[in-house]
Amino acid sequence: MSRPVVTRFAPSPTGFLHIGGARTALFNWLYARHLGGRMLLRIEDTDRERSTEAAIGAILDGLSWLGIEWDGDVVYQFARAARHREAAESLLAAGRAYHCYATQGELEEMRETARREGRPPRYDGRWRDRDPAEAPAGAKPVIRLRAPGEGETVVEDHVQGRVVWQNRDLDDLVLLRSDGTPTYMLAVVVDDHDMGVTHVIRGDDHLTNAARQTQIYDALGWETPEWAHIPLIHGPDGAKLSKRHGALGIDAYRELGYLPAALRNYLVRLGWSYGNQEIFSDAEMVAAFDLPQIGRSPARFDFAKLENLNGHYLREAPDEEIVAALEGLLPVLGPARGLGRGFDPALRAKLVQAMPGLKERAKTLVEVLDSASFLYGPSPPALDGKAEALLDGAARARLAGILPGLAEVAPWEAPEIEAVVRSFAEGAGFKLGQVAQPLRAALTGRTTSPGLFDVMAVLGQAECLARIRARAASAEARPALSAAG
RNA sequence: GCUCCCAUCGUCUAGCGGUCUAGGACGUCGCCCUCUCACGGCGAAAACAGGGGUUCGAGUCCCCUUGGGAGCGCCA
Repeated sequence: MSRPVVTRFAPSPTGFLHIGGARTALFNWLYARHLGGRMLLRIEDTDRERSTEAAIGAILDGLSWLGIEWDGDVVYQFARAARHREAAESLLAAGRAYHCYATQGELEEMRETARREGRPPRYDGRWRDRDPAEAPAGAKPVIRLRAPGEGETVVEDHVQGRVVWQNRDLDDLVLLRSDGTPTYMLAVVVDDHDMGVTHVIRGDDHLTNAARQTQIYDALGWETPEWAHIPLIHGPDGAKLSKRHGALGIDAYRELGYLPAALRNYLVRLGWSYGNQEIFSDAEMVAAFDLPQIGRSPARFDFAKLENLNGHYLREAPDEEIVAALEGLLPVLGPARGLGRGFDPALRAKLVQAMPGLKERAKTLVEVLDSASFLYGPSPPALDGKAEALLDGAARARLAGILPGLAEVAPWEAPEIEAVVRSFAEGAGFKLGQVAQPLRAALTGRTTSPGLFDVMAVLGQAECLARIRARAASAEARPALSAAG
């Protein structure tokens, strides 16, 4: 390794950090880590109209949440405008660029003509060799690159291979606008060069830009970086994943209950593979990631697979961590569920205790929280349709029948509870399920839940007896309802 | 329209000329486990877009067609 690898992630703060950007950032981060290099972050905010502070915040927060950390200070492109101008001026002085006074109207006309003649729309170079003395009085010129008119421009890409453009198909792009501000094309080249970027890993949509940027590098006499243009991520329907097609910001994935580790794992396998391995710890990802295994074709985003991965990471996560993550989501998930901004200590303890059974059955944090509703909802819990149907007269009679036995259980631990329930079922000639399901319905309001005896242990003896009495057949058990708190 | 990129199960992908009667994962469907649901285990259905070449031999190389996608701004 002759020179240390430097990659960069360079989003423009005109919106949230979307899934494609997140993967690009992840790839840059992994590649830099893999080679012991650095990943820099540059905010491309030269579009003053559309750039916002909120978007910058969303991008930074999104990266942090995803666990992608950049090296050094964030570079703000707009702050480097003077340097960009200086580069354009040097090109002008060297004769590699020139002033162009063409008006918007003329440009429009050129594109029109080109299209009509079946040529790629491009600037015709009318000011390329024209005497500046002919410039219309008072007109502010732009500075255009004097691009090579013949020959070809080649991009050796680590993903796409060798891509060749005929120079006649590329026009003299604008480097500096008439108001003296740099264009994206110039700014990127100058910044990547100044920041010492060795590898540009970005979306496929920049492939053509790589050709044009190569011409700028050449004119400046600089060495081009290594390129790796990764295929875009499409929506489930195969169409481009854009804001209009329901693309979500990374914060939306957080609120949907996905874990950063799961998202990283899902994203790294979207467009990149390592034999048949599907699950990667961060260390494994860093160790295995490399450019040659990046695929060339675009991938569709598949929520089902993300959910599966999320379930995997949920099951692996320590119980306390999940509760903490749940708590972090309370501001957005709590209100609709009657929960505040935090869990009180008692509920918190119950959640931790119930978590082993809860997390095994959920794909997302939202599902974890919902399936735990019997711990924080009303008592007795409202019955859903299936639970209501299940609690017919016979079932309610069974509830009444087991009440005395349960009142005797001590200590109130899962094995002891299970022993009593089983012996009751056996003695009365019921199958365990005939007793367990009514109990489940009475205690949770649903027909599905974590293991019944674990649920009972977490709920506590008094609460269980109260809930069972509330649903049991015996009339004299009813008054006890009010005592159930 | 022009330039460029892409093409293996529904989806993500393995495959880098012969070991492919094409492998894994998600999803789907069965069966087992079982107090429910999950988890887990076992099994099934499911793909080399089409056509030409090259080669003793092509999913793998070349060309065309078709189908996707991206880019063509004094946006980034």
